Amino acid sequence: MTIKGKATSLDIAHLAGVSQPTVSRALRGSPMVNEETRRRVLAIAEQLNYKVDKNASSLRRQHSGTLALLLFEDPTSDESHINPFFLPMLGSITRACARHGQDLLISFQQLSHDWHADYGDSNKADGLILLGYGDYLAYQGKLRKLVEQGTLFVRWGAVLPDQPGISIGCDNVGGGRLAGAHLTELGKTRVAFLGDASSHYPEFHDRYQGCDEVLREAGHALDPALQIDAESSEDSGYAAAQALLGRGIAFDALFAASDLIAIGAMRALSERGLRIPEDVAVIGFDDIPAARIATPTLTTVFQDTTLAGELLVDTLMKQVRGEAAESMRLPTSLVVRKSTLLCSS
Amino acid sequence: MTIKGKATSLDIAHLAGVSQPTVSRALRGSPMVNEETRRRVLAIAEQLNYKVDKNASSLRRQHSGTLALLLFEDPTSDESHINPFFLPMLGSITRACARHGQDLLISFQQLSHDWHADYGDSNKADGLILLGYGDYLAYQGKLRKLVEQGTLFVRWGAVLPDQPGISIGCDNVGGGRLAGAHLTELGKTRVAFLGDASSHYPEFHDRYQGCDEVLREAGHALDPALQIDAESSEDSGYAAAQALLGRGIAFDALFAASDLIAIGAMRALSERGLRIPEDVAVIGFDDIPAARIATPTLTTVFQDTTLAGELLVDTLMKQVRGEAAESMRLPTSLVVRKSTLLCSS
DNA sequence: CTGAAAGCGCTTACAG
DNA sequence: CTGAAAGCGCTTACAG
Repeated sequence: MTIKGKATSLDIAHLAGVSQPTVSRALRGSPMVNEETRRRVLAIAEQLNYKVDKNASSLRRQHSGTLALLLFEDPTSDESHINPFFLPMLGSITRACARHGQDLLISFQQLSHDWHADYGDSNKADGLILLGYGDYLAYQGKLRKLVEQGTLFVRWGAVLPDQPGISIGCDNVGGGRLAGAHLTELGKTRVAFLGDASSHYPEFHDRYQGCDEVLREAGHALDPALQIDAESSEDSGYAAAQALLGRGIAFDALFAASDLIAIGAMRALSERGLRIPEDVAVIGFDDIPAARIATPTLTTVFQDTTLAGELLVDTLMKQVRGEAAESMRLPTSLVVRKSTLLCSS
Repeated sequence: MTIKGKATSLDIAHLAGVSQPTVSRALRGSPMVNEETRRRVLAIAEQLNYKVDKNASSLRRQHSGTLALLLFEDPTSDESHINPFFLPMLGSITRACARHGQDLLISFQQLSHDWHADYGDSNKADGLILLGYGDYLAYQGKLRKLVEQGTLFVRWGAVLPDQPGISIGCDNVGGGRLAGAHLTELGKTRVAFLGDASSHYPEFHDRYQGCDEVLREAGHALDPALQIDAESSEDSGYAAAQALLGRGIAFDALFAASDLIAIGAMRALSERGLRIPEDVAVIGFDDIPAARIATPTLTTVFQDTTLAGELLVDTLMKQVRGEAAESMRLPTSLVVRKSTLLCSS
């Protein structure tokens, strides 16, 4: 018997001398099938290189075994630049999906577009993973809509009290405190902050807050005149540092809301002839691979992206299975490198 | 009329007072449907937030509108490290898929695993995009199997004469020539090569060949004693450079088979007190973002990953539509930075 | 333990 | 231009 095209469960049924439903049961390991029948079916399936048709199966079962990852691009950034911070997260997410037996759809979206309608409703995916920074206030309405529609999702980002849906994020305030405490120990008192610290960017805002808290406790709060808006890119960090220098206000340390900002800023500082860390100590946030390559190597607040990816998937799968799930805040830690390594200390 | 759960085309049919097939036709823009009927159907569909069920549609049409991206991980490298070279390619591929109206499944695989069986047969994807370097000879058998099965695919990698299936790759020989010519112009005559130059790694092999060709023409061929195996990672590059230094053979330039290798090697050279480029000029390959961050900034051979991603998708889609498609070799260009910028030149 | 039947939600000949 | 019918390949009650 030759089979044209792909083998179906019916083909196997014929060859095994059983009904098609029995093939289906045997294949999915149902306990109500004779052990010998199962073996026979499995052998034939293997030989025919049979694979269950995903579409038919998903249609019948009314769920897809697929998760969708939506990665938001910064609309202002150059097309080809994805925040490298998300790369290991992406790796971790794909691996976690594989462990859960889920396929992963991936899509890049502009935060402003109509992504919120597309995935859940077409049954392409059972749940959504939302990744990427952006203007949170603009974002929030869409999250609310997802909740209304009954679309399951988790997002990576700041965990806020009144938030629609479930979020996994790092402890940004805690991370900011680590940075502030480290700079204080170094004897730095005039700390500048590079990054949008408004409520539109809650992650950056919390990092600012945390750092400010500690500095305040030490008696020298962050001077708002030393805060410059920047988004997470090298160019933006470079420009922000130049703007900062242009203000002509003295500072002896720089806390950047992300490593990319920090790396851009270090370039601007070096070009001005400032020594790092002697004149200005610099701390970033994220611990992307480039932090180890930069000159000087960059002290930064580490976020565990591997763990984050796993938790995103685990949490989403809980929801898919109808179990309770909740938002989580992950701890951060400080990685000290040469950009804050003073010889005197 | 309230509809429990998701709206189906039948729900719309009832509301619009037409048959369900007519709804289907109207939605997919069939020309054989009355303009007024179409408008009515579309309005209702929009109002109900209706989306065509992907599974049902794919099942019926016997293709999925989905492409699968298999990214091969280097088994020897640390879990969380994906070659950053592939990041912009990934971005470009997802965008190209969107333009073609295709969904993109993503999966990380070990080159050694049974990925070749899974995707095509289960109708999850209409075609495969294969990304990632690895031992080509081990790989080749699986490619042949894909061809036999009739699975459609394109891969990123060296374009070789006797190769199963279609490949898109850069002109590695040409890239090697650019590097060799540049070093020759600088007056360098003792060029070392870091990277596996065997036929197991055709990309690296071709880069070696191209460089060697030009040097030969200039009268000072690559000395095989100055070639050290390395795979594309910083640590491997660091170790290879140390091994090279350990050989005690003089060299005045270093061509690394990838930027990651080059960056690791520069670290080893600096630690030995060698000046770059005065003592040793260094050239990498790929032009990853880190090349601009390294100290000194790294001269390298640029591969157009954005174009590559687009061509991979375009070529695969041609195959899906049953059109002719063929392998392509993309041009490279040299990006000169400080690691080869001699004051004298 | 197994089979006959129904149905998931579409698309596409086939009639009219 | 539209509708009735069939069928894509599964899974899952329902009988036996």
